[in-house]
Order: sequence, then C-alpha cells, then structure tokens
Amino acid sequence: MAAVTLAGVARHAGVSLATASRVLNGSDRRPAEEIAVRVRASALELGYIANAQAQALARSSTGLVGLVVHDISDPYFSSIARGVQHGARQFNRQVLLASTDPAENAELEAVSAFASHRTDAIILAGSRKQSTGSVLEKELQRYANNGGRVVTIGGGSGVGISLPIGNYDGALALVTELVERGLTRFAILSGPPGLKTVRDRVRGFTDALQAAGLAPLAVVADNFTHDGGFSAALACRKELEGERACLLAVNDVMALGAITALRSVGMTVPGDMMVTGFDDIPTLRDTTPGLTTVHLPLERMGETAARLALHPKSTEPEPIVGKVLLRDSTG
Amino acid sequence: MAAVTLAGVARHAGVSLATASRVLNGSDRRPAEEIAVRVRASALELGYIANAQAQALARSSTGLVGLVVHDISDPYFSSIARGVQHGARQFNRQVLLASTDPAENAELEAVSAFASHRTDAIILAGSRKQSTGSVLEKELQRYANNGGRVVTIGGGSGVGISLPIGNYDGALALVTELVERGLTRFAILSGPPGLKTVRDRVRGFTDALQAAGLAPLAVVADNFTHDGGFSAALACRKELEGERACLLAVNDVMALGAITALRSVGMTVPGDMMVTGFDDIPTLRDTTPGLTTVHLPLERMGETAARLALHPKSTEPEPIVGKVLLRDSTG
DNA sequence: ATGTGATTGGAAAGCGTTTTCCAATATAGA
DNA sequence: TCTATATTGGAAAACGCTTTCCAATCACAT
Repeated sequence: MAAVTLAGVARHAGVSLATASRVLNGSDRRPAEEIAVRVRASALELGYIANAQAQALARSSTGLVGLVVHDISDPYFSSIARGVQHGARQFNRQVLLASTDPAENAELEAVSAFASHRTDAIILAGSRKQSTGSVLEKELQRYANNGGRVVTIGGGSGVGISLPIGNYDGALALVTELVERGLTRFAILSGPPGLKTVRDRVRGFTDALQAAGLAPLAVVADNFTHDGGFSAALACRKELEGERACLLAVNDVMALGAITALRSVGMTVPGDMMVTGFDDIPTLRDTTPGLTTVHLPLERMGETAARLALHPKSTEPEPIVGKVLLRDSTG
Repeated sequence: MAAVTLAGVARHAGVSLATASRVLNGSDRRPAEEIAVRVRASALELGYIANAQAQALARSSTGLVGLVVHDISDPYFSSIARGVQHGARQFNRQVLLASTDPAENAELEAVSAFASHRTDAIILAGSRKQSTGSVLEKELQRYANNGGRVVTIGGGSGVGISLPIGNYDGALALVTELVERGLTRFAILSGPPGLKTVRDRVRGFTDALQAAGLAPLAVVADNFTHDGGFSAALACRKELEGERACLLAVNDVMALGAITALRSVGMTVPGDMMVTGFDDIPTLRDTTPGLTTVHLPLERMGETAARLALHPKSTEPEPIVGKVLLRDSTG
C-alpha cells in the first residue's frame, strides 16, 4: 500500500498537479475557493500526507535543524535541548539530534550527516576542542558557505553566530563572593582543557583568586562528567591532605560527583569540605546540601539559539550572564 | 555558492552520473578500480556531500528514525533518548526528536511531522492516553500501513511492536518487599490516569497491598512531574494527618518532588515519612537519602527500541523486568 | 574466426514535489 | 463591441539522486 501522492489527490479531484500543490501546500497563488474545497476534500479522503523529502528537494529547504550535544542524558544538555525544541517548534522546524558521546570524531560525523541532510541550520552545544583550522571547522565552514546557518552555544566554533555565555564573568563573580565571605582555601576541579568552556571558567576562578592575593591549592583536571568529578575530588583530597577547602568544580555534574566521592570516604559537605558547581541544572532541586553554583538559563539559551539559527535576520545576541547562587554547600 | 552535486562530480571525473553514483554511494555494482579512484578524487576535490533528501526520494528510505518523548529534560526520557541515539547510530540512522511537552495534541503533530518526513520508524516513549480508535492511533496505523515501523516503549499504542516493561510486576515486587519488612501504612502518589504506565504501576501497588490484606490509606493523583509529586505529597500529608506512612510514588521524579515537599514543611525522610519511586533515574546517584525504587535499564531500553525499529526481522522482544532497590528512603 | 556469457559504462526513466511559463478565460474600460 | 489587463488552471521543467535497461566490450572455450 504505497503512500498517497499529490498526483493521486489531483487526479481524484480532477485538477492538475500544480493546482493541487497550490491548494494544499502554501503558495502565493490561491486557486478559486470552489476548486480548493474539492482538492482539500480529496486529500482528506485519501489521507494524503505531503512528502517532506520531495518538498525539500523542490524548495531547497528541509525544515530541519540539527542539534549537536555531547550527551543528551546530561541535564545540562537535555535542558538546552528542550529549549531548542521549543524554539524550533515556533518556526515549524523539526529537530535532528546527535548525541556524540564517547566516539572521538562523532561530532564531525554528526555535522557531516546534518550537512548531508541539508538541515537549514546546525546548533552546536558544548564547545569542542576548537583548534582553528580543524577538520570540524572546515566542515562547518563549507556548510555555512552552502547557505547553512551555524550557531554555537558558548564557545566560538569560529563559524557562524555564537551565543556568548558569561563563563568567565560568572566564575569570577562566584569566587569573588566566596572570598568576600571569608573563604581563603580553594582548589579547582577542572575538565578537559580542550573545551573552551572549561578554560574560560578556570580562568575566571584563578583571576578572582589572584585579585584577592590568593592562589588555588590544587588544580585537578578530569572528565567533564559525574565520574570525572568523583575521581577528581578524591585526587584533590589527597593533595590537600584532607584539610578543609572549597572545591571549585567547573560544572554542576562534576560537583555532584565530587560530593558523592567525599561522602564515600566519610567526609561531609560543607563540614569537612565545601563544593561549588556551575550551570544550576534542574537536578539541584533535589540534592542536599543545596549546591552553590552559577545559574544559567539553560532552556532559554536553547530557545535563543534556535531563534538565532532560524530567524532570517538575527544578529549577534546579548551575552548570557550567569547569576551566583550561594547555597548550603559552602556553609 | 551552490552545493556540489553528483552531476558536477561526474562531469569533473569524466564519467556518467550512474557511474559516479555507483562509486560514491554504495551499490551492488562496483565500477573498475581505476575509474573509482578518479571519481573519489573528484568528489574529494570538489567537496561533494550527497544530498540525503534526494537520496531518500530516489531510494524511498530516509535514514531517519523519529523519537517522541514527553519532556526531553526529564532524566527518564533523556536516558532513553541516549539509548535510542546509540542504537540508531549502529544502523547509520539519524534521530529526529520531538519533545511534546505541554501542548495537548503535540504528540499527534509530532507523529504527523514524522510521517511527512517519511522516517523509517517512529519510537514512542512514555505511553500516552491510548483510547483505542483515537486520532493518534489512526495516524500511527496509517503510517504503519505505508511501511513505517512503530515501536512503543512500555505501553501499547495498539500499533506496531511494543517493548513491554514490567511495570506491574515491578510495582508488585516493590510493595511486597516493603510489606515483608514490616511496613503496613501506605499511600499512593499517582499520575494522570490516562497513562498506561501509571495504571499498571498503581495496579501493582494495590494488588500487592490487597494480597497482604492491606489497602492504601490515600491515593492522590497529580502530574507525572516533579511539581506533581510536590503537590501530591502535600495533599497526601493532609489526608494522612501527618502520620507516618510510606508514599508510593509512581515514578522517581514525583518521588523526588515529594521529598522536597516534605522537607519544605519540616518533615524528614524516612523519619517522618517514607517515600519510594520507580525507574531508578541517574539523578538518584546524588540525592540523599537514597531513594528506594525499581530499577529499569533505561538506556538499554532505548537501544532495544531502536534495534526493534530498525532491524528488518525483529520480533516481539523479551519484556524488561524491573529490579527492586531498597535504599534509605524507606529506612 | 566464432559464438557465449559475463562484465562494464551510460542513457534515461523515475522518486514527489514546486514553480515558471503559457494559454485561456474573465473583467474592466472605452 | 473591442481591446487591454487581470486572473486562473495546467503543462512541463526543474530539484539531485538511484536504478533499470541497453549496448558495448572483454575473456574464453570452441
């Protein structure tokens, strides 16, 4: 049972292909109402559904927007994805998702696949190692040259529009506030140095410390994940020889991993060690103690990215500013 | 700067369209190596990227699989999505995501959009109100009739393959274990009765209670979300007049909402009230007290669903069985 | 040489739309 | 009544590929 085609509808309604197309799938020309009614009736009766592939080919616009994230099960990314989805719906676009997970060149593969599917736009969430002149950048550039729009959330891919995130400022403000509250002993739980986000935040931490005449007692880098935070915290604890300090994690999931790690060795937060995060992921509603962090409007970021990607005349947007939230994990 | 087409590559390599196609985009016929090399070189030099839309049209297969979830930022769904993504990659498919969120008929819209895009398969996660003969079911049926595959995770849509989840058995086992441990006072935090998942789990709870000669002290229904759990817990507390009992939430996010609610009125868990969940979402790693729940292999479920959807000869699968995890939230 | 069968590259017919022309008809103005 | 001008429906040419034929070439045994 082959799908009903436009030709079938046209035949059934006794009109031409052109007329049927004009009636059913928006056009600037509106056939006479009498005919339109007949065509619509036929379409309904036969259960016609336009073939988006064929339309894409003819119109050279697919109605698709590609979203690249590292791990869709990470609350940071799934919140952004939700926003992107919302934004896309407002423009009548469907979201093509790529969760690039562990595979090293998965990100490149995803971009290639999106380019192949001729998505109208590509949104990159979570800045990747961005060696200028990288294969990824070349691919994105080619995509952009062919008319595709590129939006990068928080971290220039070097191509297209970038939605700037106040990573540096947020990190700076966080540590500044903590110092004002009298904390002096800090250690940094960092992530892969290849990520721009990581570099920006770490720089914010250290600059704030420096401004206060302080320096981190330790800097440990690990994966940008829960497990990364877990092992980084343990390593850090060794370096600090168990002495109380404030662990500045470079994002919330790492911070949560760190807290779990500290608990697993019998330490309490904030009693024996303090911890901070970054992002304010929704998960934090349910964790105790409340995690001190920098709030980012994740969902709105996704929606904004979608708008930037899909709105014809969108310009460089206002930067997203983070808001420091002091909670119990820092006493 | 228009995109490079296959015709362009063929011309540049001095071969026909047919030959170029055979060399570049898999075919059962392999042109002579000498020619193949020339074509590949041209493709590389010109930066050719096949137009997936055109291929889809010609092959009548899009390489797309549609995933419908209620809320991609809910850890339950994002874990499943991760699995689907993995599974899809193994079959070289891209994932089209629809997070249907608040809009009432968004689910139907999503299915229509997927049908229009001629996705090779549609995966429905999170059973929706499934009035047999509903518009949604009709739409799915039509999709299936046109050769699309439909997989429903945990809750028959009445169309296509269903991946059965041991909701009833898991709920039954959970309560049975709790009763064995001496608990006698229970209340149920239920979700929208339209959801099959909800009905199955609640039935499991009540059947287990009945078997032990018990009955729930209260049954409160609310949204299937964190907020739903929050307000349901408060309502429940009223009905119980603050007396200690075990709140059986119908899923983890509701349970977490419930715990937050209880805390907000100064009650402790499990001291003043006990709480259980269902699903074992990854979030639970970081919450205290540990939530007693029924573990489901969410990511694997997604992967299995993808396999079922994409593997040519897949049959009704083994049901997924839940595993009871007793943790601190029940003492 | 000759016939047989396998192998190869290419021409052309789709796939299901949109959209540009064109011709035909209707409308208005004189 | 007749031309000038809109308005309308339809034929056909794209869009970028795959795939079915077809004809040409080749190897090989006769």
